[in-house]
Amino acid sequence: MAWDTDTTKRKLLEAGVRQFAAAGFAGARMETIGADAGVNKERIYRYFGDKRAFFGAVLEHELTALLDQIVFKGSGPESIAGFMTQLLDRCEERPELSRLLVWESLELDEPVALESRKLGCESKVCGVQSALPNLDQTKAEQLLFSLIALAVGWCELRHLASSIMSTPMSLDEQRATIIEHARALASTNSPSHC
Amino acid sequence: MAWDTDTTKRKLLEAGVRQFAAAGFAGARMETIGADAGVNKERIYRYFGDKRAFFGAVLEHELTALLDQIVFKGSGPESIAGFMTQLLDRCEERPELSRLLVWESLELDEPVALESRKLGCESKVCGVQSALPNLDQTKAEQLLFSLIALAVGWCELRHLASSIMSTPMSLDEQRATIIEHARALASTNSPSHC
DNA sequence: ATAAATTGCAACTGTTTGGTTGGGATTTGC
DNA sequence: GCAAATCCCAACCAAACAGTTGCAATTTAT
Repeated sequence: MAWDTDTTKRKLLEAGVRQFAAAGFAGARMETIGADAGVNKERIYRYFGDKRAFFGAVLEHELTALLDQIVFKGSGPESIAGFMTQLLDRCEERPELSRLLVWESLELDEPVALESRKLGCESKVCGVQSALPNLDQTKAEQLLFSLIALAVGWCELRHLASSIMSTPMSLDEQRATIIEHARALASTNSPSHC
Repeated sequence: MAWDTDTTKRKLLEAGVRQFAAAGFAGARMETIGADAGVNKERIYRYFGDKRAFFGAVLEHELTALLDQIVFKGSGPESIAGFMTQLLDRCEERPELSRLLVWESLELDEPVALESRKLGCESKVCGVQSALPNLDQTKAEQLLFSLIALAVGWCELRHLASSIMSTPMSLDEQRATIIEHARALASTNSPSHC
């Protein structure tokens, strides 16, 4: 059977996403990543360098595309609510994403692929501004950050949630709440706000 | 010189806070914790059990007191803003706290000291309710969680912040923004909301 | 006073880990 | 069609790691 090095690399990156998301950089095991990918771990070193470089490759591969599929539709606070809805969709279909985002800030000294991500974020900031035109760029950036922090927090601070909630929430209740809070953040600075 | 086992234990717990906050459970080294405390690591095993048990002891020691010093004053959205101000104060004077909170959710299967923390959180939920009396308990819990998620997110998602912000923010600007957003979350459900 | 128990440490152990190597299978360049 | 390069893996290595032990110093109980 022919070699398929691209598939091998892709399988390793996918296994890396799973393992690093689950255990973080320090907790993940190169052996396990190889096994998860169905490939010998030596391949990782040949293709990506050492553990740290591979971690960076995995993060870059995932995080640069985090916001790309999200578009702002309509205008006003409802547009922000729509953004949050899409963001939560992405967190549900790919739960590794938000975990990787947290691991990155906790375990790395420097952000990964800063410049390309800045570009992607910049376009989302514009989206926020076109939804709420009376926000200046700084305010729009701050709002975008709070929105993502809210989504990531609700997804990843699970033990804090169990300490606070007297009753476990269903996924749908969670979504509704987060979207409602996103609307609240947007409303304060919207033109229709009294 | 006389033995001072209580001081030894306290030094170990303090070193544990520093090291676990910095590196997480998987990343922290028992040797390093001992050295940080100025004590042989064997003391950890004698006093606290194995690494996991020590991690639990450290988390319990820190996290149970997280919200205890915070009190709700006044009423309405301003009371919520005051809560956030105190929360940010605590995050600044003890930056390890919010990191430990995140590590806990990422690295532990079960929350630490769940029952005692539930008690502390319950009283904060009451605080939220007395500030915003038209919230039922569930809504108050959700608001409290979003507030903490916001604070923790702004403190710990630092690489996300550098991707979004075109210009680095000063600590004071950050505080003002977060408190403003807290007010926004509170205002939507306040009686004075139009 | 002195035996029992506790504190603290340096040195040690068995295992796990990141990373490498040697060699056989497969493809590519000429 | 064959030599060089590439792909892949099992086995290997040295360093790092969690956890232990033996022993001397100190305290406590009687």
